[in-house]
Amino acid sequence: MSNFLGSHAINMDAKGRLAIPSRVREQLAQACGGRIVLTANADEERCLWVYPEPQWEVIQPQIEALPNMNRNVRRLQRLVLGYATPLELDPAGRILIPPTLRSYASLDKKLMLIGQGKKLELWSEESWFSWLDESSGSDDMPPEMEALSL
Amino acid sequence: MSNFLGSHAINMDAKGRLAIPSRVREQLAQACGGRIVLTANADEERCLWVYPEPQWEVIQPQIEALPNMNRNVRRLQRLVLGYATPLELDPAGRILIPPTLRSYASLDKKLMLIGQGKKLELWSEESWFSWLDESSGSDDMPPEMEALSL
DNA sequence: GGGTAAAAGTGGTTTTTAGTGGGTTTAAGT
DNA sequence: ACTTAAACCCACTAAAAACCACTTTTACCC
Repeated sequence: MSNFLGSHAINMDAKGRLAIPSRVREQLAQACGGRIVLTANADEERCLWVYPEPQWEVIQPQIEALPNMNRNVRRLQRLVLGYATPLELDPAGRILIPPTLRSYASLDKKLMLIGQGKKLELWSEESWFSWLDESSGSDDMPPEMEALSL
Repeated sequence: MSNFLGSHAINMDAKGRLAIPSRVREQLAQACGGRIVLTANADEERCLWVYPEPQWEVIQPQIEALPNMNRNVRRLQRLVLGYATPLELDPAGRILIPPTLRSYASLDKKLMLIGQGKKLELWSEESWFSWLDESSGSDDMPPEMEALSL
């Protein structure tokens, strides 16, 4: 089972191609032979999610099966299913980001790739840093988090 | 179980390499064979955490398992998992700090390494001293702390 | 207390590998 | 059939990893 960690600053070239860092490339090769699914993030942050294909096949049915009379559920479904795109790494270890996803997450040249355990997140550098600055807001947290001792 | 104590002033060279003090190096060698995980601190102080790998394997699942519909949980996950990087000491007992972590904690030449029991903290000297000056904030604390007799 | 030896810290050089940028062909859509 | 974009291929550049040599400090012994 894949375990993505760590952050990488990476550049998208003029064609919308993105070189996956070699460390991550190795993990992807072994988790899914380079076959991934790229989709939109469901919460308000406007980044992309990168799932190894086998992991995507676990979460897709879960999202489809949700009772969707609720607005938030419909939003989740429309975003996560509606933007999902299967991709493969090219021989040079790069992926081509589809234009709709590029604009959904406002991706320009400078990007950040963030490991989140079973998936990766892809941010524009600008939104990543502005999120870092502003997100230390309220202090309500679930009891599981209050109890942590790190 | 490792027990890091004490503080060291250390220098990072132009390549971002950091010589671990020999005292600490010995502790790391026996705790984890020199295999560590370096990551971002979760609260607003912008220092780095240094975990011996076995200790990291205890806390990573705890963080991943948190219910993440809450903003603060997502922040914790994105920072602590998202910046986590496994590293090994080179033959000269140095580690290379990845650029994203260097900039997260504003590390320049002069650094402070602070023992915190099961982990170490790595600060830029400047932020360490400014934190020392300004950090005596409010007086709300959890009951466990109120009950202490030191 | 001074000298010596060993270890620790520092810096630079070389080699390899990863990242970048085009250019060309093929396919797809208009 | 023409235009545009995506896939493929190859060459070049830059950065990271490994290697090695030197300086400084510390500890130990004379």
